[in-house]
Amino acid sequence: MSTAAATTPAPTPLRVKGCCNPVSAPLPEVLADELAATYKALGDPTRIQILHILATATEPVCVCDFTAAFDLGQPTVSHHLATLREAGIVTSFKRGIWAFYRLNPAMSSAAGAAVAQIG
Amino acid sequence: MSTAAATTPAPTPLRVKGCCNPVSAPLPEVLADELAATYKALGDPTRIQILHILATATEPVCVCDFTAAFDLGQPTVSHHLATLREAGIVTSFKRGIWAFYRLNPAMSSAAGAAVAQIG
DNA sequence: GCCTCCTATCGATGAACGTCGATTGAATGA
DNA sequence: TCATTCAATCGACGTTCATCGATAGGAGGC
Repeated sequence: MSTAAATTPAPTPLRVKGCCNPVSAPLPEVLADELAATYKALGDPTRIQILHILATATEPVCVCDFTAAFDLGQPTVSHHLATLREAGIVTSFKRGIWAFYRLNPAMSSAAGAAVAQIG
Repeated sequence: MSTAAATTPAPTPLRVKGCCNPVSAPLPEVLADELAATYKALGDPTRIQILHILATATEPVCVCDFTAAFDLGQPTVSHHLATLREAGIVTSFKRGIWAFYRLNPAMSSAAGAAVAQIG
């Protein structure tokens, strides 16, 4: 770098460009990550179907109902449910032998808006 | 039991299970795929930031503004913009040397609800 | 106590994704 | 015409994801 530019402050030396404009402040990184994580959890057709079932159900839904509804192995369904649970979109509890899932009433507003579209 | 039950034709012979209930009809596969594709396109922090910029901008935004805003290479930014464009969430046009992006006014309602959360 | 049933977890595999450097294509200005 | 600039595409690489089979953990029923 020849230190040359050192002397000249160069008011707007470059800037040949005629289009660049300032842009709004970015979202806080944590917020962008949270939104992206929420939408990533929604970015699978099977999980969309799971949420459709939950959004139209009046009671918690047993895992066995999901495994019966999809042409997928039981571990795969369990994995999708875990993904939604870790994203805070659904919650689960056990009753006897069975595990039940329902929509998380405390899900984020972004997730809520998405579920409203799905249901 | 007194075998008395023997005479009874076993009201629910099989179905040892006590939880499985019918489940709502699935979403049409095409619809589930479309929703999943939309949310998958939204499932990346950089693309969330891109949409935040577009949602808060009053005019179309030049690609050079995006490349300046992110600590990513130009091909990577171009790739993210292409992903959003192929998902129907943004549209682009060229003016002279520059390419501009804006929100697609015809985006799906699911995408619109998501952008409303981001903006 | 043992056996059965249901669900979660583990390990593996193939596909898809995010990122980069290099290149190409298009439009401008000298 | 030629050099310059901007953006899209290509090829490659490492990571993440969806799926499966096998296994483990837990709760009831006999």
